Amino acid sequence: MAAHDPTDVWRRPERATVGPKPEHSRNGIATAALRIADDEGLPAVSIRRVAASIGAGAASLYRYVKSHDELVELMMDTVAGEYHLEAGGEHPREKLLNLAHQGRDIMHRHPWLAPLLLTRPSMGPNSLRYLEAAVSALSTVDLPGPAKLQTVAMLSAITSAFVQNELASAPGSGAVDGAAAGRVPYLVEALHSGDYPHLAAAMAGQAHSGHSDEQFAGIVANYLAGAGVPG
Amino acid sequence: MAAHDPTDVWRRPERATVGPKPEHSRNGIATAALRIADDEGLPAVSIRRVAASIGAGAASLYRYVKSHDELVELMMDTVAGEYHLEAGGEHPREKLLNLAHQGRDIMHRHPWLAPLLLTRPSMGPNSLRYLEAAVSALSTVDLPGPAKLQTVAMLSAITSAFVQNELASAPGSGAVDGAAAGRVPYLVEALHSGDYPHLAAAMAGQAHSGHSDEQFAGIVANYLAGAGVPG
DNA sequence: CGCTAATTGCGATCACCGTTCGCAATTAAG
DNA sequence: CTTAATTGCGAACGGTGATCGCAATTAGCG
Repeated sequence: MAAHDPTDVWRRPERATVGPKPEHSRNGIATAALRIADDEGLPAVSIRRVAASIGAGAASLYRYVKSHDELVELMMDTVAGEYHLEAGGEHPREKLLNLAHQGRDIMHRHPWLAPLLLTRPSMGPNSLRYLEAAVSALSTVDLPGPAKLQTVAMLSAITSAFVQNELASAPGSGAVDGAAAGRVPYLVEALHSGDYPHLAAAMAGQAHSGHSDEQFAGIVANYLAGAGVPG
Repeated sequence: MAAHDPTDVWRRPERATVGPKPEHSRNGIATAALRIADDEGLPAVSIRRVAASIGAGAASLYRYVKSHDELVELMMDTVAGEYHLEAGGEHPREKLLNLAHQGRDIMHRHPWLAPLLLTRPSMGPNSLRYLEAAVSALSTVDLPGPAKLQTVAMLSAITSAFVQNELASAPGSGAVDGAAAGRVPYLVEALHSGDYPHLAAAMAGQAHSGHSDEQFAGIVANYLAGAGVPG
């Protein structure tokens, strides 16, 4: 197991110097897994499923990826490459807001992403590039280093959480929504019971009128302002 | 399948009117599952494991719970019962801040909770009671109903995300930390590569000096203020 | 009292999962 | 041309959620 020594995906060379040419690539596998996740949800991304989708045996995938978790890590970093990091505004707050909007778009394109981002931070090169850009946007701000990191982390967290809320109340393509789908009948019964008057009243107002763009911008801007990021 | 008709856990009567007395209870099962999750992490909470821990056969659990997801739902609502909803301050912001602090404590007691809260909202009676209390804290605030709900949702989301960050950088009892454990070597190498100067600089500052209590209070208070909650 | 009908506990089983092992086939280097 | 490393992968292992069918138990009713 010579070339596979590093426990780290990103330190491991993709191609060995000896032996037959690999018939697949890390990138191809990640792309295939990504398509499956986008179409059928993250649970559908099993080793066997991905392997079959690229015409490989199940065990063969382990030549490219050490574990299923590593596959997910690859997927996350691949998607992190969708950021356009050069773009941005003048003031720090504008730049971060821009990044947040991009993040929101990415999470909408890949509905499986938001939960993962909150659970396990990605550490691949693309993710690091994003992090660098975000921290770099704070270079003119007088804040201790760790505070900057915390700010960026909370920014991502807020974005993920907001998108999660959006996806939960969205019609959903039938793949990801299922969570609280069947529990609705109990909800209406509970609300009619009179035990939760304020809740019922709050829900009486019609569903949010679709201007969630401004809501998002407002929340993020507000957080950044409070965190001491000028804009 | 007469009494099991309702697809909803909370609408289903626990005890049937006919037949032998159940040897266990929904509550007992939830408690057992809870202990396992607290001790060994959520992945250890399998149907068989929980069944064995209460001296029951695996298939027997399905007499009390329709699926594994439902078990988790039970766990979440059980833990939601740990809130002290009567306590609270004068102003709306104080009340919500109080709830947020309680939520943070609960998530620290049950490290598996934070990720779940962000992924799937709980809908059990205890969770609804919490929601009612939170929305009720906003009764004097002039805000449309949906906006109040959104505020409360974001409050929970921010709390979960913050706790998640805390737990990630905590020593961890060995059960939940493992996420980005082995990926550290690549991180240091990447930082030394010079490709991420701002990131490296930001990480040079010593780790956050433990005053995360004020950090949390500050972030939440700031968000609430921005959301239009007087305090 | 005894019968009926519903419900419980659960062993066996299915399909699927991540992962490991061993081996034939392939290839670059010496 | 030999050698050593690497690839692809069928088969298997242990564990998962879930279903089925059956014996045992029990409340209500005639």
